[in-house]
Amino acid sequence: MKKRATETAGKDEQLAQTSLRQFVGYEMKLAYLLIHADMMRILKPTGLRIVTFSALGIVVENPDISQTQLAQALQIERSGVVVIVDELENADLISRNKVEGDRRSYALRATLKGRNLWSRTEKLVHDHEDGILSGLDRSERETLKSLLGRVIEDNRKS
Amino acid sequence: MKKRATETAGKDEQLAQTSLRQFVGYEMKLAYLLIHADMMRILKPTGLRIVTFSALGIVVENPDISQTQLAQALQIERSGVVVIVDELENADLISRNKVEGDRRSYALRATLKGRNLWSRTEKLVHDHEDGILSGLDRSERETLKSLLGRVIEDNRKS
DNA sequence: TATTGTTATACTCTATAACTATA
DNA sequence: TATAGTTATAGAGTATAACAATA
Repeated sequence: MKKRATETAGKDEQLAQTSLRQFVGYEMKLAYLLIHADMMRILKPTGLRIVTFSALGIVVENPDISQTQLAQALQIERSGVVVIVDELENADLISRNKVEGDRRSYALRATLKGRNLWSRTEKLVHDHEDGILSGLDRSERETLKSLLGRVIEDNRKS
Repeated sequence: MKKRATETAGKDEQLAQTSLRQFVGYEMKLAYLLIHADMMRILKPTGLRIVTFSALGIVVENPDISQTQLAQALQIERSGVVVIVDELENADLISRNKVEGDRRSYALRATLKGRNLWSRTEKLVHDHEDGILSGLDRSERETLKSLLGRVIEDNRKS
């Protein structure tokens, strides 16, 4: 009978995971989970969640965007955008504005408070990324970003 | 009054997303979501979910692993492992075996069927990754994998 | 007392479908 | 008819807490 992993490796040691670590997708998931957890930690004092942070950025960058467009940008359903916009509007970070010529839709705009919070949070997130990527030099960070960008473009709408 | 993004960009165009695309974390998420969706598509005919695929690989690689150890490897709670192991056991891919000396725990082992399915699925996933990474040459793929690995190691248990 | 596996429960996130008011 | 926003509901996926058996 083979020894089980516990006995061989001891209690605190890592298990072999070559079977999964051979895949880029698995490493992508691990890296993403690390970033995700640290982002939640960083965003906590701002009152934003990751998805409301993202939505706020898109609204700041695209004034008078509609909720349907915001849904496309966030890659979620329109119904999900409602609570996100509610949350940002209740915090006085964005506003739903009437559109002349189409009374069905809203034009979303960031408030001054929203733009200010975005600017401050943008810096926080840069600090978070500096921490996560502290083991890579500037050129390596750019390479990582560029490779990820190409993977995204290559697989977009294909 | 500024023109809204719709009017400026037209209906089918992408919105500006520089605010988010500046962050490596956002690109990591986009890339991860692409891979995740394609993985689900690839795994569908095998009957495995991503998490049961991962669990199967770990059990194949670590015979006689316990459920608690599997939970650590998968980075989920022990309670969540129960249904995963149930699923794999019901499909006759792994078995719960008695451990001499500790009647509380199980020694998990992949069945022959489980090892065979793992081998076949491993190939499917390699094909999936070849597709996702088709825009990168061999050296670029290795660079991406290496950079992701370093990010993971740098941030592990810190 | 501590640990393994288990169950029950709750919470988060998101999708689906049906509705309303407009177009 | 089609579209924008909304609501209600359901489904994954996972965490938390309590429990029985065993150490």
